[in-house]
Amino acid sequence: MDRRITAEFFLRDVLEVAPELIGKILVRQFGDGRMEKYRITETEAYRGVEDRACHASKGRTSRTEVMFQEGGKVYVYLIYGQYWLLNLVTGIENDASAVLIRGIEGFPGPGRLGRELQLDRSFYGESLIHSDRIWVEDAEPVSEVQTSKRIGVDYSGEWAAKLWRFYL
DNA sequence: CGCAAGATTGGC
DNA sequence: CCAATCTTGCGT
Repeated sequence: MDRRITAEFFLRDVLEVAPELIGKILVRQFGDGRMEKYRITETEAYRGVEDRACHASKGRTSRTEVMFQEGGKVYVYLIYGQYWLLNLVTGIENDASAVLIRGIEGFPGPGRLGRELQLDRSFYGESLIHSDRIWVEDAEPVSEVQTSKRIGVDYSGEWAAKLWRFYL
């Protein structure tokens, strides 16, 4: 039975998608044949060009390009020259939003999970709908999703106050 | 072309 | 508290 989440799930407002990803299963098929499944425990919403905490607020650049595309793709970027952070693009074309995956079961922290998943720049733009190495599978809805301010975006003024972090 | 800062982490 | 490590956006 194929439980892979379909395109429609991602073609919605990031504020709907981000909390619904909590409890869903992130699947990684590694190059050596090993497959691992991880429950998503923490996400954050980054909502388009208006959101000053969102990279897309700087406009359409080579780095943010994929966020302007149709939802259902991967946006990865290297932070502090060390950690690849995983984001899932949401919304219709030109709605430059994405969900940062901040935690999976056993690997809390966006940098730590990126390391576990062995992410690199080759994942930039990968389709979660068609990829044979990373995708998301459905799971029973979670009832106790908590919210808080997003982490590490104090530079973004009023946007830092948004309760756009979701976690178990 | 140079430079400062970064959606982080781990060690001292 | 602070270094690691390198890409990116922006100013000159």
